[in-house]
Amino acid sequence: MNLKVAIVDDNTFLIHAIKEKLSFFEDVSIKHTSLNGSELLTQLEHNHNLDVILMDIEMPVLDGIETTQMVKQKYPHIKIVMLTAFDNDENIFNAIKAGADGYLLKEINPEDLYNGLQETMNGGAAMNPSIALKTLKLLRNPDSIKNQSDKEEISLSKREVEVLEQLSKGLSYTIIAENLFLSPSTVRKHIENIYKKLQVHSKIEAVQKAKNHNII
Amino acid sequence: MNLKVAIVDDNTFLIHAIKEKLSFFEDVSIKHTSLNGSELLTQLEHNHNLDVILMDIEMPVLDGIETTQMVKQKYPHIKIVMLTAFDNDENIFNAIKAGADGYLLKEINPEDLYNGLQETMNGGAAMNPSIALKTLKLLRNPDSIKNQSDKEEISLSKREVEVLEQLSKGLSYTIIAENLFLSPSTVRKHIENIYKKLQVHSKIEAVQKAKNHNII
DNA sequence: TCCTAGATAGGGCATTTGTCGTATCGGTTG
DNA sequence: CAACCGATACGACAAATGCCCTATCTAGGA
Repeated sequence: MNLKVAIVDDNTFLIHAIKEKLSFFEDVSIKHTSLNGSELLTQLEHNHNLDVILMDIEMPVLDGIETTQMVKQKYPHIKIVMLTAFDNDENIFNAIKAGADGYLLKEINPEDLYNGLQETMNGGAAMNPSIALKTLKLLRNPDSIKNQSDKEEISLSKREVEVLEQLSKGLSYTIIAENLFLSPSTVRKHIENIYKKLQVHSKIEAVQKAKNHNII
Repeated sequence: MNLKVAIVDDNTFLIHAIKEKLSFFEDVSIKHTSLNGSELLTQLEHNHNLDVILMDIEMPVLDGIETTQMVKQKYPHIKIVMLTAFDNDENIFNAIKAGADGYLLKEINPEDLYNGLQETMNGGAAMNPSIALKTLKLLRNPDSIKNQSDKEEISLSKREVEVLEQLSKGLSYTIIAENLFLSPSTVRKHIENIYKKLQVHSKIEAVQKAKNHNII
């Protein structure tokens, strides 16, 4: 099995170091490297035949957290392992929330990096022990996690929230209309407006976004 | 450095197996073993000069979760690593809540077990990758913790989980097909099968149910 | 008072989805 | 070996969805 890997890091020297570490392993091939998130996204549009992306966090233009979120949204099949110098709680938690499949530190040795990639492909999560401990602490104490996701204010009307609530249960337009004593046309219109406000294009996306913003 | 270890397991045969695994390493010494929690607590009253306790979960009299809680309360300096056969979400989460410093599976090989102990002593958390992934999912979706009321076993194939993951992002059949290098027909068929297994009839319901069961 | 936002309602249309079929191939297991 | 499951793939069709248009009525803010 050949592991198709991409590396994203704004430091060319570090990209080189990672390449070197992985060069020991024949079944790993570096498909491409990028200096920031938007460069990666462009490359993915051409070719998303990838297994794992090794992603730095601190990067100009589009940082590793946002990039992870966007890549996971469009290409959920690609595993993303954060590979960064810093391991503060905020970064770790945001990376996990963004959908990261693992979190390693740059000081890692070649074998552990390789094992991490393998474990990730086998449906596990690559994590070094100190990171693992931090995730345990986060789980023990969920209050320490503050949601910063609502940076843009989203204001739905009362009626729209009601409709969204019904949407989230998986009900169809006609059923929602019955429940709220409305015409199906009205429900459709409400949903159109909701989509515009949330900037989404489907039920699932709307519900997901609404949940992230604590609207429902 | 000599690692002082205790083993708690109601199965004497398994205690022996763990001892055997650790016998390869000279700097590990098994200080004592117990068949259940209360036996351990009695022993700790006589001697709590211990580094790590390897703790089973399923035990009579006083199970591993409760015991962990009590030991951590009285002797917070002693590290506790769960060593159990089962890795269901409930056990993992409860063990973490109780204060466990790690969570390993009994099938582990000697080296990994030894490394786990070392990492734990170095201020990390011992965890195998599949457990690590489960903790990540729990962090992403804390609601799935409370919602373990209906514990009917749902077994989706690896491929089905992949498809479900893509579904959860709001992607259409055709996009999913592109991402996974499949024909749209195949994606449809997978989704049909997923719906049957989950007993649902729409994307949203499927995603909701999968999240509640910590599948995605 | 005028204007805007929200709630209501309808029509139309291309696309997607959910649900039926059927079928082949490879591996596992009894 | 047979039976079964999972992964693959195609066709058909009704229903649902997403998105565009227009329109009326009401309440509240500029």
